[in-house]
Amino acid sequence: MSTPPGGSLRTLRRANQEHLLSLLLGQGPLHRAELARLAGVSRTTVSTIAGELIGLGLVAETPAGAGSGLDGRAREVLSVVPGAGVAAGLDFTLETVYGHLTDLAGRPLAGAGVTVPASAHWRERLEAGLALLDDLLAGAGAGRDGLIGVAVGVPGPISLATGQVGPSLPGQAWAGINVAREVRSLLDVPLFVENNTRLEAVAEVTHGAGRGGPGDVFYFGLSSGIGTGLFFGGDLYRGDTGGAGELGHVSIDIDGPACPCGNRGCLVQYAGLPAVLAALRPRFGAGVTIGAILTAAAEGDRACAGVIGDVGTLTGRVLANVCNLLNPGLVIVGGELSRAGEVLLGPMRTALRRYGMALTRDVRVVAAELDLGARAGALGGAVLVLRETPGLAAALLERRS
Amino acid sequence: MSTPPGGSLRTLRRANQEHLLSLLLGQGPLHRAELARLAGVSRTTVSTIAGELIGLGLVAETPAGAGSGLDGRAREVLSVVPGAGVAAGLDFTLETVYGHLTDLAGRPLAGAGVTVPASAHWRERLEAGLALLDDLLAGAGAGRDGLIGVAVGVPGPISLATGQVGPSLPGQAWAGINVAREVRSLLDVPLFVENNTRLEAVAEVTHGAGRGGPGDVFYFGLSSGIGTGLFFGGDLYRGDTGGAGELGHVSIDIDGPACPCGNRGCLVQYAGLPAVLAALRPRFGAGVTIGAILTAAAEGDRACAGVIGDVGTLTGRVLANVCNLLNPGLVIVGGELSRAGEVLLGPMRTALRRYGMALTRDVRVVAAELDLGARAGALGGAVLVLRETPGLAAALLERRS
DNA sequence: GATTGTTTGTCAAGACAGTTGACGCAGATC
DNA sequence: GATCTGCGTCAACTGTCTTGACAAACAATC
Repeated sequence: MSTPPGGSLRTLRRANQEHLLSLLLGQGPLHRAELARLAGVSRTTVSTIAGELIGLGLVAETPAGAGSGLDGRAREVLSVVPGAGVAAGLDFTLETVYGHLTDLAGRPLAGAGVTVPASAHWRERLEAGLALLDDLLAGAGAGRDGLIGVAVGVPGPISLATGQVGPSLPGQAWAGINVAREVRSLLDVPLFVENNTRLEAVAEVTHGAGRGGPGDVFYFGLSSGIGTGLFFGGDLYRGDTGGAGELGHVSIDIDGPACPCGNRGCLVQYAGLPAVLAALRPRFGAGVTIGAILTAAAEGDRACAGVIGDVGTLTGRVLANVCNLLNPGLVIVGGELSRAGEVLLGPMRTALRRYGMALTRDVRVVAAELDLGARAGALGGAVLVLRETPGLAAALLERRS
Repeated sequence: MSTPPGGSLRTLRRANQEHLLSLLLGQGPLHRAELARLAGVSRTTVSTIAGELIGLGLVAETPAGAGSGLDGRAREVLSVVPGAGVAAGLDFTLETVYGHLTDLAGRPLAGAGVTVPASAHWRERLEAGLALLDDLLAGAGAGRDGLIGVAVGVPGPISLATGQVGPSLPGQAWAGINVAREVRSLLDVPLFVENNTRLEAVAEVTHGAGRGGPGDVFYFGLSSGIGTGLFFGGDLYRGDTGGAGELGHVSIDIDGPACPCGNRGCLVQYAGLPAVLAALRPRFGAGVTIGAILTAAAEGDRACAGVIGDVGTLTGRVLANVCNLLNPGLVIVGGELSRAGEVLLGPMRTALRRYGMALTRDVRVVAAELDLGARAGALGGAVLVLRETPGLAAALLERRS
């Protein structure tokens, strides 16, 4: 309804500036003639505007890529100046803060993580995160003024209405805090706040198993909690109040054990990491870790494979319902448990085929690909900034007014 | 990413034409000065373009609305010519074809239905529908050349990949048919094909319980089958291959009775109309109808209220899972069963509050409002044409070249 | 090595679209 | 009746893009 206006002549020039800049952002380096063809504009106009963009310091010209075997005069390649803007993601997990930077094209620039004791106050965690961000920026030769935006990931759902973080069972450090307001008081750049799982999902969709794939994607994050990321038509979906994607507390057994959430027989009580650990503690002892279990499963340990397979069957049944309802083009299984690979995915696919409807049975189910440790979330944050900053090209032009 | 281009000067004129026309379409009659303010363009430009649009026969000028108590010269009101375009919906249900027309602003113009025996061949149904469409057009003083598009509703899911209608248990008349191709061979206008439930959902969202409401809406259609309509950010969502919204075959009891779909204990086996009828047949006899049951329930019959209440509890539990996952801002309960009102909705809300998570517990759950008999689907079709015809203003300009 | 063909990037002239400022007009207010 | 306010239109001006022409740069061919 609120369609982009045609507007005045000054608007037209600005629109063309934005259009050419966003083509350079999206399609990478291009020469003037190609740019003219893509934009549906004459080469002369491109020349004029390219001159303006170069003058603003947003675009740079690489003298020539000669000897490329093509007829004609060598093309002079235009590209967005990498330092013209940096996007950042900060992902706060239980004990660690990860940070990641990308350039304007979404290429990773730098990433790192620092440990903060789980007992630390949220304010301390926040300061550690911002210190990390400044370190990364310094390392990349940029400052806060080069930041085009920051996305922050925290555990737990975030209410779009109040901005507060809702309760999340492990890691209550952020519960009730208005993260957006707190960060804004310390850092004056465009800001996004999401839960960890959604940021991981964004990273997987753009840089991992979902890159180049369909726009309707279901990301299934299996870790301590069970969260998901929903993409419809290529866009991250948050729900009316920001609560979309909670699948851990779907009840799969109405007579099951009581869950702290108030429901009974929740999926997470059977398929969350604590449940997996508890099931294998009799065999491996109290100190068993998820890493050890995954290793054992990979080496053929029957008990481990059995427990993980059961999780696959259970989650696969839920996945069948999700696919019936949403009919995604791709399912990406992420989270720590996804490193079990086929031991988990095999039974999950079997259950999906068994319980899903015909039209949705062909959906591809793949494991997450990114192996940045848990840094994926931070990378996803930076990517989210690039994807969701309204009119990135416009914002860049605005700064250099 | 594929943002609208700035483009050339000719493009700019066209963009401004489209912009002004879509403002008139969306905001109703406006005078030139107001239009100029809304579009961010000078009054002179509006005058010029308005002249062109009037010349094309798309816009008409109402001499004056004088004596309105306002200072200054009387404004001359511009509005889209009603006859400049008509949108149509045809909804094919088991025994009836409904048709509806709206003008370009979405205002209903005319609607009607004709009965076609359930045993009739799909081609016969199609011809009856097109005859109905021509009748409606003639009654509205238009012809097929005034049609800007038609949306056709059929029972069963439609594959975006093949265009074929999938199997739907009641009413196999369309199974395997490529409805889009068949209609196109008889009628040369832009065409949409959807399942009945989605069209009803569109009507409810724009003209019924959802008008003016949030953009994330879950429409829960309870009839013979159980279908849904999903709206994310105001847009109808179809899924990767068109199969989104199938909720009837969610399994709610893994050990339940076998369902023709291949699964066990499907929701529709407990909450579909046939199940409701079967449950009450011992009390009311073999010839019992859904109308009789609804009447009895409204008059306080315990057995009817009990059975319908059970359906509410069951569907409410499923709804809780859906709301956890999708966090809609509004749930509209439609379908024949929704006419039971609070007898159904009360238990449904109770189950939702009981089994849903905190963030999604506040969602409003309301009954569908439109009481056009089953004509809602046809109206929804016409509305769908208006909403989804890409660049309606552009298309209108294109025709009058 | 010179010639030909092709594509690029730029320049000058022209066409086109929108704005500015001024004017006449139509109603309300004093 | 005089004045004020806002609407719609005309003429002159400004800004933006395009067209057609040209030099530059590279590959292929004679």
